[in-house]
Amino acid sequence: MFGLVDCNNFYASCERVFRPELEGRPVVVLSNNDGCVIARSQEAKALGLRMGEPYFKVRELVERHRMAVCSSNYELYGDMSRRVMWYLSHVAPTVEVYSIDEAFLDLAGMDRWHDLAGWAGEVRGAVRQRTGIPVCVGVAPTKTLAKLANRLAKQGAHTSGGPGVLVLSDETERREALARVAVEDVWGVGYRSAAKLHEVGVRTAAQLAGVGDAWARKHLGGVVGARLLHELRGFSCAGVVVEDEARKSLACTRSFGQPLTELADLAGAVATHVTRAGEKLRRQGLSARLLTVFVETSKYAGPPPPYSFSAQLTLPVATDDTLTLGQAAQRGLERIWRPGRRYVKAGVVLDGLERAGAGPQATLFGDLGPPPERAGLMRALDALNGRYGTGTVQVAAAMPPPGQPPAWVMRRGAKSPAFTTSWGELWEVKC
DNA sequence: TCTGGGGTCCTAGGACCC
DNA sequence: TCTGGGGTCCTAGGACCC
Repeated sequence: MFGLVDCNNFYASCERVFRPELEGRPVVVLSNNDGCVIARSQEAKALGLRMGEPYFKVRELVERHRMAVCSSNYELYGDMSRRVMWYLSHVAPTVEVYSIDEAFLDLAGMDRWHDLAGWAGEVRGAVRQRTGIPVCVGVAPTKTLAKLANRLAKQGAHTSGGPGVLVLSDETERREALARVAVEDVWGVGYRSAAKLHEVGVRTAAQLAGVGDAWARKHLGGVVGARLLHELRGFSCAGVVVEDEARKSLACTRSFGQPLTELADLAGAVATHVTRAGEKLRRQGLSARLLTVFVETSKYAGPPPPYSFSAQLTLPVATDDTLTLGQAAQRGLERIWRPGRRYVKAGVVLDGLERAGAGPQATLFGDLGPPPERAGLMRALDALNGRYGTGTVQVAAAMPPPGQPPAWVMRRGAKSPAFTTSWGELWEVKC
């Protein structure tokens, strides 16, 4: 059996933990640049606010109902997430941190010793008590069914174990659950697949489980579709994977606060992203061999597409050196930049990740990575920025002209303090 | 006027290798 | 005229997830 623990309205719930005055009020959390709605409290959902909606389109609705608006505060959410996951890692033998707000638990064999519904209810209560975050728990024989059970639990369905918990332990429960979920709400069915399914009259998860394997292979992405069907029928095709360090890629991308046209400004933004990417690499003990730099014009501002331009560079050896990565990124940027375009976003993606520290490797033509002393420089850089704050020491390319704010900085009008991760912003309790 | 960021997996064709 | 079988790597794009 698998358990899926999923935090309710996670970002909005995080904001509420330290701002209890938001309890009972509709709360909205915005993406970077205060661009889109990315989280809503239950009250905000009930008022018809939709996920992913651009803020400028719903501002009127938000103000009319006096909703509380928060710019996203990823330091806070990341820290709250770690607290939840740390607790979960003590209640199940294997835990897969699937995203910032949910985790799969491997419950193999546990149903012999536990009343799973009662157990899940206790886990739910303990997470709330220890972290302040409300969660729901779905339990079922496959991951896909656990997701589905969780969704129903969020809507109020439950068996024993109390509200917020749904266990699908037998065939009857499985069938009933499938019949109650719309096909577009099944994990793995996106809007394109949903459209195809609607065309052939498939509306519910139960009907999806009944379509032919051949049809699924043809129209739902080959083996991906076939696996999906199996999982819905109760045959597990995917185990819980312990968060492996073998991540495949790593990206740092941002939209700008305003469109940029000048190469120098874009170069500054790209250098900033490379700096962050380098820090991430070193923190995780990885090196990258492939670097992609991309810039985008607006995909909404009418013709002409294309709006995305990228260059991929293969480095002679895998590296975690910010300066080496930065030089490659600048070369790539010069290749794709064109005058007269209004760019709204830039980013750096690193692929071909390897464990760092295997030592420098010579290539056929004698290319080595950066000189050995460079590793010391990077360590010093990380130490200074860790101690005195991000951006204390930067590469010159990532800095704006003296006396000017960076042209690419993003908007964050309503950010809450880093209550749990910054000494200067700790929560104060007055007695 | 204003539309996020970071991932995964899969497919398919071409170049190239033995 | 008849032209194998099994790989890897790279690029690009599609679909999906939170």
